[in-house]
Amino acid sequence: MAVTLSDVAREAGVSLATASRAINGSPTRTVRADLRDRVLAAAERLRYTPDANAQAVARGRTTSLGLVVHDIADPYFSSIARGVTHAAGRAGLQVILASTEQDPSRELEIVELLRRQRARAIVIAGGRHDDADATAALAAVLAEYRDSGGAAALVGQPVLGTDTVQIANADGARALARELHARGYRDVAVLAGPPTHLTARERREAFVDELARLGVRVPDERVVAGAFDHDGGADAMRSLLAAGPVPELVFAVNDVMALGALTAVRAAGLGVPDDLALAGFDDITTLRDVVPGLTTVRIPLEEVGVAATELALEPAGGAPRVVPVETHVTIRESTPARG
Amino acid sequence: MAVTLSDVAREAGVSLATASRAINGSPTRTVRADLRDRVLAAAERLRYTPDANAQAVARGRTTSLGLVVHDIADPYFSSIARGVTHAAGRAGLQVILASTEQDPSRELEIVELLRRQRARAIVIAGGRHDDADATAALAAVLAEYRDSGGAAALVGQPVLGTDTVQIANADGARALARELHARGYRDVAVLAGPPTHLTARERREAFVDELARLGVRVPDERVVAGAFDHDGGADAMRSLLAAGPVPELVFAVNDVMALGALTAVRAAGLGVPDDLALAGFDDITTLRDVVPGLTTVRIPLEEVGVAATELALEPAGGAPRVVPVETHVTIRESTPARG
DNA sequence: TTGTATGCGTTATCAT
DNA sequence: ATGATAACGCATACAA
Repeated sequence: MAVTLSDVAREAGVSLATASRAINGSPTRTVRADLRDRVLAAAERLRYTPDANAQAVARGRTTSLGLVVHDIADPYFSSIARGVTHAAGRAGLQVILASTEQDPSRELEIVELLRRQRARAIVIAGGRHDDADATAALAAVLAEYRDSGGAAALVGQPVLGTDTVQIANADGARALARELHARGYRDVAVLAGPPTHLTARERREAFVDELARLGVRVPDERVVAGAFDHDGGADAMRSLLAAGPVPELVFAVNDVMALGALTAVRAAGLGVPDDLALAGFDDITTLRDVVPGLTTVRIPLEEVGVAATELALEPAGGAPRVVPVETHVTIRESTPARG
Repeated sequence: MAVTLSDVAREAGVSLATASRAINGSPTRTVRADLRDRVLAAAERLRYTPDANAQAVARGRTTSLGLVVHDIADPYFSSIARGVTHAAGRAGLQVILASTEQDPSRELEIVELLRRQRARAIVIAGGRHDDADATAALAAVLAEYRDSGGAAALVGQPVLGTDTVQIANADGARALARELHARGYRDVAVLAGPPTHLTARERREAFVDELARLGVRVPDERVVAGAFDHDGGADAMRSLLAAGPVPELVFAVNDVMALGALTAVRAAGLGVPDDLALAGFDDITTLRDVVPGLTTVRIPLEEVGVAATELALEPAGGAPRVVPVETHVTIRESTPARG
């Protein structure tokens, strides 16, 4: 069924070695022009395609890179994935896409899986949790992966002894808090995401802390935990509305949660920004043009994907490297200045 | 560096063959319990991981499935990708994600690439163009791929002699036209996408045709071509606004284009739905909660991804199979009934 | 420069 | 049930 290099060699009347050199151009050896042409012609005639798996076995390295996300349909991850596929393509690598489907514990199996595939590098896009056991376990698996010749890069917090692209979550949240305070908001609530989620926590803490510094206190009961996704935002907003008066401003720690919050707001018969203001984080592209625009903190997600890929692919030095990524507050209609 | 099965066999004091059978459980042979335990223990001790590439070579088949999209950051594709990764995972397959980065001609190279990888199956999510040469070329490559043992499934139009998940674009567009007509719209424009894009064309033709059947004619100059993406929608809307009076209703042939159109509308100092109504197609999840909600035609994109994957994985019979997928009109605030 | 032979890590065939 | 040993498809050290 499948035509092999031997077939090509026979068809061209050369040895297997020559056929191999002619087609893949050995780094050291060179092949006489006429023979090379004959081999190439034979390959074309037989519609030969090299077997990447066999090449991987013979060469001792593959051309694939693993990408692990929590949910590829989440705009945050799909934007990062865009950057990763782009950078990987430039490096001549295939991307193996693996999704935890929102279950962080699956990261372990996935890394093992990618190790079986002998992926050259792994980019882990999902944020860490404050869970010493899970972190240690993943760090251990990644260390093994590195020992076996792989390279890994993380998007998020440098807690795994691995090269990391670190997003300026705290800076962004602080800047956002200042901007919103300047626009007159004083009665503020936060949809905080999971208490252990490091990214969620960074954003929440920095936001609340900066407001405090400005003299605005966010009561504990106004900080509502929940999942880091759409439904988490909706649930949190619902319980917030059920628990007390409508706040002037609600900060959701990511845009997708803000979107879920919007659903809950509308279901309660309220509107943004008329009844309350709303802000998110990430600046996912799909939301940039909606009416009213969502105030948020922009992260250059595609660049983050590129940076993480390049980081994983660059020869690693000694200590884990950290590549910082700036964020940028983007004020839109969802948070008008308060008269 | 890497620990191999031979290492495990030696460590366990058994032959290579026994180690292989113990670890991967040969379909026919069985291994005595105590030996199996010894092998497994040795493997665990040495932190052995099977080399998937070597297995692929020896077994003659891989555990990977190729997914080709135009842009993974596009919600349409990322939702399909979600379904594909899910279904592939259930089947024990890795997903190799490949993006044309909006260049349909790259599909050819990508299929070749996936063929090199000996991917078990390929799911092509991007829509076809009315381009006989390109279609024939891709069909030829896919035929070769099939001949070499691969299976392929398409999302879109069954024009490649390949199993296809066919979305009811025409039905959806017709139903949308009826609904909007019933709500009083008579002065209608269409952001049509690329003239050769089959999906775009199906939606446009069915929409315009159904309106005609209802006695509403959409003038040719009110049908504006453009790219099938965000910027295409924005450009088309801009030229539409520049060319003549503001229409009552604009139908963009997909949601992302509608989003681009929204940008242009706002830039022109107008608003939806106050100054004009707007409808899209796809019902991408991110847009479901925005204010005002976008009227659209829902496609169960994740299910489409699952269906395409299962289709590719099911043993193919004779004639190319076609799996139909229904669409569902979803009216939201962007197209209020006209007083 | 070309060919021969060996090795890559695994599975599968064949004796035992 | 177990163990040599030959594939699998390709790359490469070595010899010619």
